[in-house]
Amino acid sequence: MAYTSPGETRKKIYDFVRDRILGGMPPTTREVQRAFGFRAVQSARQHLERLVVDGKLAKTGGRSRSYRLPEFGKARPPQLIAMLGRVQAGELTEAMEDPPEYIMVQTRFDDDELFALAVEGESMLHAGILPGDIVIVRRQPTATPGDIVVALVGDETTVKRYRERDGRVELHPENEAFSPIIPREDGAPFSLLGKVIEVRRSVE
Amino acid sequence: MAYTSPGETRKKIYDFVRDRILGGMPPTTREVQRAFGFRAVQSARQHLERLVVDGKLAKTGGRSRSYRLPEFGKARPPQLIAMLGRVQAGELTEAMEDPPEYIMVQTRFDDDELFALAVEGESMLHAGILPGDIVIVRRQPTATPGDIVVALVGDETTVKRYRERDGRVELHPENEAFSPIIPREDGAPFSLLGKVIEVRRSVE
DNA sequence: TGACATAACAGACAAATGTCTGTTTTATGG
DNA sequence: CCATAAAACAGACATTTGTCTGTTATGTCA
Repeated sequence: MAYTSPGETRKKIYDFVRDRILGGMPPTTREVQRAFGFRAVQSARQHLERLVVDGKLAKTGGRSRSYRLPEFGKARPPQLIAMLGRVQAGELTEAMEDPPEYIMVQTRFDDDELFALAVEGESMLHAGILPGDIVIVRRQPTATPGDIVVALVGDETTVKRYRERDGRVELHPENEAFSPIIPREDGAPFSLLGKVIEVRRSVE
Repeated sequence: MAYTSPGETRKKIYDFVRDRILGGMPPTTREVQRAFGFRAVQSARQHLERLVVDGKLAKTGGRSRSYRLPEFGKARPPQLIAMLGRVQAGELTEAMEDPPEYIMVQTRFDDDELFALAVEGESMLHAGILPGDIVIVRRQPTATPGDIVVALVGDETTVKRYRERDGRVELHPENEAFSPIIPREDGAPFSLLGKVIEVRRSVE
């Protein structure tokens, strides 16, 4: 292979490895060798080890495909959680059956504590939650006043601000056009599904 | 190892492999074997191959660590893009130098077209963009009226709604308390950095 | 209880893979 | 031009890893 100026090939190797890692499949030493047309394994290995020394890459062990991105070591691993969009809530069973749709998140919670939901109404407009937004929800049976929660009222899921008044639960919208929901006053079956921990919006 | 009821161990193996894949390091057959205390490699392999047949996992090739999540084949691969939070914009150079902070996204754009920014003001309140929100931005020198854009006005980055009036660019806030910015009227250097394609908010 | 499908085990082999020692070639800066 | 560091090459070895063939044990269900 032609001799390149110092650091030039290494940058390309870094990009190659980085893309492969993000794609979910870190390359082996020899895959790097072949990808760059090296005639010796050591040529690839030299670059890779140098990248580790320079802190651009990390290596977890002496095993195959063990190069990682150093930021990933510190960061939380990505999680796939189920989107319960058109699923009429009430069951919320998402096992390993036919996967409807998944969304990738990074939280400090266990991934089976979480689910995602597409917001439908405009009742939380002033809280910066618009129709079509995706909310990431942590399942929990209780909430702290001020939390934004997802609740099942009747047979409909709703996103509201959780409040308490005289020891009773109240679900407040953040939009003057809507009225607070005071569970058990109208007898509709009510249950708290969880707390919103993240909001996402695509605006392409 | 104790004999478990059909499918029971397989579900656990699926979860194990799934988490490992999401963590960026799919397991080898023998790693699965050890993780579950199998005394034979074949025990692990049998489960893994079965998961592939069932469509729960995919395998890319006969090479090491080649189990993947089938959804990932169809889905866009995750991308790491740089957070330009406290970096006083103007340069926007993010090479492979010391990585500040990264955020994981999945878009249809190339990852070097993208960057992320922490929103600071309240000027886009009514567009559902609050202070502290993270906006994912695609670099582009022009915009279509109606787009939410990130622009460099003076030496400050700002998020606004892009408008045109009499052939001139206007940057509109979505909050009565703020006034539109009409570039070149006050002579402040102006440049369009890109278009907001996603908004994220953590509310833990 | 007995038949049957599944789970688990045993042992092995070829290829892939990480790693090593040493040599040759080339870019770079004074 | 020369000294030096870096890039690339050569060949090899011990493990790891995917894969295979065949056997034994256990859960499931009629």
